[in-house]
Amino acid sequence: MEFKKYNHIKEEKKISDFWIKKGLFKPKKSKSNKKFSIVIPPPNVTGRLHMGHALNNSLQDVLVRFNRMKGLETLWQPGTDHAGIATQAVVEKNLEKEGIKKNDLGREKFIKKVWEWKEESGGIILDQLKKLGCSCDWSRTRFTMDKNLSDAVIKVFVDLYNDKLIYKDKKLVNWDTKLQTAISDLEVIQKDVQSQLYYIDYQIENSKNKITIATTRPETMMGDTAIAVNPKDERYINLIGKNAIVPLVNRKIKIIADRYADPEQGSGAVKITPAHDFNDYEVGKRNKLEIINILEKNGKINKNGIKEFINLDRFQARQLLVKQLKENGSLIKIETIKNKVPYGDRSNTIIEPLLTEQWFVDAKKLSKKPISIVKKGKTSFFPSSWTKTFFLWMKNIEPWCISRQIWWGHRIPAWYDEKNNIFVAENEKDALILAKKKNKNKKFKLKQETDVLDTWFSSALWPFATLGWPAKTKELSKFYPTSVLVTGFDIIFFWVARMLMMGNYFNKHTPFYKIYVHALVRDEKGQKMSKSKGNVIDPLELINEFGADSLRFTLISMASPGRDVKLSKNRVTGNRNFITKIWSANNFLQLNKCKFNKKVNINSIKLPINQWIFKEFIKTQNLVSKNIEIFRFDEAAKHAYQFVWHSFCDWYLEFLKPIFNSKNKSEIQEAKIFSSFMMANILRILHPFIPFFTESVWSKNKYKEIFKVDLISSSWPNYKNINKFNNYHTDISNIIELITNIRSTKAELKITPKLFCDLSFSEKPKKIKKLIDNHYNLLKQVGRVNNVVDIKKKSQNSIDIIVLKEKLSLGFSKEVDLSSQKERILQKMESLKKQIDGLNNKLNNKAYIENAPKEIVQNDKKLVKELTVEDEKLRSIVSSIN
RNA sequence: GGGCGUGUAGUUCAGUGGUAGAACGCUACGUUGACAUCGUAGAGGUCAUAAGUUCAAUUCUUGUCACGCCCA
Repeated sequence: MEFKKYNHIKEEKKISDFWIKKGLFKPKKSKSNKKFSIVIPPPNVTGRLHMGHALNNSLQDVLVRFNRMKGLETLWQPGTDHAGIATQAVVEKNLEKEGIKKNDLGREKFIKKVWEWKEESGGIILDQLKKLGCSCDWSRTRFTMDKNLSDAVIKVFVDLYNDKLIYKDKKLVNWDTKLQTAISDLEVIQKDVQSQLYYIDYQIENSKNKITIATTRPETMMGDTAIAVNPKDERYINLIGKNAIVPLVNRKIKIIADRYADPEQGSGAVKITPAHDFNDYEVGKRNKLEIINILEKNGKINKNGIKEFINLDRFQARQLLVKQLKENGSLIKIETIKNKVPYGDRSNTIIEPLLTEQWFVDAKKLSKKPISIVKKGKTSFFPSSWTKTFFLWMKNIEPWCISRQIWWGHRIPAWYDEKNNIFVAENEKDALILAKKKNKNKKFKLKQETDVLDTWFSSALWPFATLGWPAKTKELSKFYPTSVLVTGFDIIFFWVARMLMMGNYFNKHTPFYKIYVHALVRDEKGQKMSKSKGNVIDPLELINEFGADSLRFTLISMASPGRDVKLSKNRVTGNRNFITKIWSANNFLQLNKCKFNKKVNINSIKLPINQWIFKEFIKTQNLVSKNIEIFRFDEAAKHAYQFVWHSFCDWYLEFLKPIFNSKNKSEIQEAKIFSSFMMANILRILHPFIPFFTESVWSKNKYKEIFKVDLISSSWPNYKNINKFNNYHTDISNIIELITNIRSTKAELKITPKLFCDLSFSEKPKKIKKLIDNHYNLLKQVGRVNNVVDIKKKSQNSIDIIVLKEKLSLGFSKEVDLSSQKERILQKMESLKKQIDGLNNKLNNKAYIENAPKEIVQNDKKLVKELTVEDEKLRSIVSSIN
């Protein structure tokens, strides 16, 4: 009989629709009153599923399905974030294709366009997550720009402002000249590049002497307001206090002493441009220097620059300036050096420090509570090594620049009157009340701040805002704090730290008890996947080709802590094969009409192989549970795989065959029922890993009718050990060892495994005789054994082997050549001798006997004895050959 | 420069103070009523390197080398 192949495309769609339609992802009240909750790291609304998402969400789904099956009231809260800059860029680009410019539309109309885009194609990634099998409560999907989330953002802003944790300030910030907005420190990437280091002479006023400075950004000379030398640098001591003339600019600037100047670096003298360098800004503050900003917001030279440079881009200006310095002899030399240059992570353009007014969060104050929370272990990282990274960053945290000069996002709830007084309130009406007080009946007009908030500002509220905060909702009290946050290490600072700040400030409790940090997914050579390298593997393609289950199982089983996942297609193929293997095993059961019957008492099963497999299953069930609980998903998957393929398929199903072929009706009956019961349990423990396939087989096998529940809602296996099964469990393990020995002996002798052999005992029959008698039926078929014959009648052509510490004789027909086995055994004896000698050496060592734990010594002694016996037996076997 | 992590079979990775494990790959052979997307058997390792602690180190400590990441 031929079975159809498992059709993952058809089944996954069907199952997914079924789960969602039936609302099976929604939290279900539990008897125990225990809860489990996770908030999804919200993907960008512009996002498309990549391998990182696939890994991240597969892991979350394992946890969610596992805990749901364990009977906890489980919520996986989904949603997306509005990705301010990225989304604005996408929509802008789309409009440009139609020849429409953002500025021509105006703010309001543009925002409308963004919403239109969002409605149309903003949900794609969520559909992709559904394809992956994610069991989020989709009915609760949230978006960071939703009304209630926006309300939360406004409230948080106003509260923090009133608590003096948000303030407006004029500071040097990271300015993106392409996007024309400020960005936070974290959004700046320091890239290694080759740069030119220019050595430039500045004339000393009223002197023939010159002072040489070195810079990689000569154009900033136009904003120089000092030259700094180290106070201890003797070369320059006599110049301190004098003036130097900036070449071409012809401005007089002071030569000052400041510790920032490093005598070892360059010439030891540095030009100071407070408006265009973070370090220089500090020097400027210390020395009360003038600040001259020479750049427009688009990176062009402004009216503070040299006349003929005005309106040139900063890089053009650099070229021209260098040319002119060369001509007038101020340029001494040019060196090529390696240095770091800041780039914007979104725009990939060079970031300019720029003096602007921005809004800041006092992150330092907000970081105090999270630091103590993590210290106390109320929130803990896994792997724990991330704790250190977290502290390092949190303890050196800088003010967080939260304002962005873009349109798409949460507009800052601040209003200004004509005198630029600031009124922060939840709405214009409240701002007006504040303004009236301040302006005392005088006439005034209010204008709202045009800046919007950093996207991460709203993401920081995700764990409680999605649950309805600031309203005191049922969900909030039930599911906050969330059980665990699953995320990549790359956003520990961006997101995790900020959630901890906001969560702990606005709630009594920390937002999550545990943080599971997973690694990056790389290609099979360990390289980061990137479009430019062309080594990106699209998860959706893999899902199409192999099924979501195969991809999930692969990612999950490769997620070992602290290591990157190196994904290759071969792995996915291997795990697809695993699923096929279960499929065909299930077909075998179907073929034999194996069907579970609830009336049967599992505790009273009699068949040795059933007792054996049950015990093996219990071991596995415990290992899988334990490992999921400690986030060892790789180990959990490995144990499940090992059990299903090797214990269940390789041995148990093979042992079923002789029983099905027998005439013992009660045994056949028990085998049919129990094997089906085992299959149901296999589906259960595999469900968190490969949910579609398992649910599909569950329904195909009609377990749904027997257990009256869909697999996703069924209970996690938690069987207790049954001691009376121990004896048969050992028996079957021994039978397996015996069969394996017979098989390898045949293979070593180059005897085709199809050949049957006789068994006989050349020694007094002991345990092994009894074992063989008891399980002859299994041995006969699976081990391909003919008869157990009396030693006197044993075949002339026979070979002795040692199994389970006893000697056993395998008899073959005359033609079979057994002499080759001699070499084999001699080899074995040699390695045995090495082992025995090694152990004896140890045991002759007084210090060892005295210091080592007794059990270890005992064990070694026992081992020597056993090995010696085996050695003797092998010796006698060798002498019997020829 | 500071910090973190990793070096174990051909490859990807588990693991442990007391006889080295898995998966994939490889080699040989196929018992035809679950499965060739398979079965059976097998080969393959100075556990990066040096020193120290210990009766005993792949495991603990320190140094070195290599690779990766983060921060400045």
